[in-house]
Amino acid sequence: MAMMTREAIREFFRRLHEANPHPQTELEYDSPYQLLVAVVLSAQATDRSVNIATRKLFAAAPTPEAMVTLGEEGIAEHIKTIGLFRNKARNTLALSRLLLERHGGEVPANREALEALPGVGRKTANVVLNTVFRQPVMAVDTHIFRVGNRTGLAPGKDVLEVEKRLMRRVPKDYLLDAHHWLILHGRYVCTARSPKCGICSVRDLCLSRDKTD
DNA sequence: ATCCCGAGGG
DNA sequence: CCCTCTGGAT
Repeated sequence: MAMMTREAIREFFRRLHEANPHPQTELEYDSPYQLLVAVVLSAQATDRSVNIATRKLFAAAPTPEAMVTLGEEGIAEHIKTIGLFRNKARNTLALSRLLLERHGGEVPANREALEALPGVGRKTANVVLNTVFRQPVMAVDTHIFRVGNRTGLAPGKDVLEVEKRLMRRVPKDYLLDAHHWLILHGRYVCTARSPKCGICSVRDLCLSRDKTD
């Protein structure tokens, strides 16, 4: 499969870094707990719609204690505008209970404990480890899977393969921020349907530049 | 492999 | 109408 050279990869991230020195998530939150819930809610949903829902949800229940009091139906009422809302309401409640029972209401800082929470898989755990605890891990979501494959940055048949390739090939000094750079690039430039190659700053490095399929 | 599932874009 | 959106559990 077609793959970028290491020199092209370094230049790719050098340009994204230059354009955006301190990339951040666009999800809104005021605590590690709120980020965790927001990421759980973000599955197959735009962060825009997640933020609209979490403004209401976190106003009513900013902590795991308050979330348990709010209850599944109360949670569902606030997040009805997000897809998969019944599963997400159930997981948010169960996850909050588990945090209180096992972790004193705090978000654990290791993968095993995070993935043991209902509704939290590898991708969500990696987002929390990277965004809250500043660990150099790659959470491969729909955007990063697409950008990795399309550009030749990190091709792979599934998300785990793309993640491993990114961990091996992204320069260490870029690894901490690479997650957010790739998300933002996928969201605003390298879009799923009609990639905006005309405004792309890394077009000359891309192995699929100007292709329409 | 299938289910969950609303909103926005084209 | 169809596709996509920071997936996870069964």
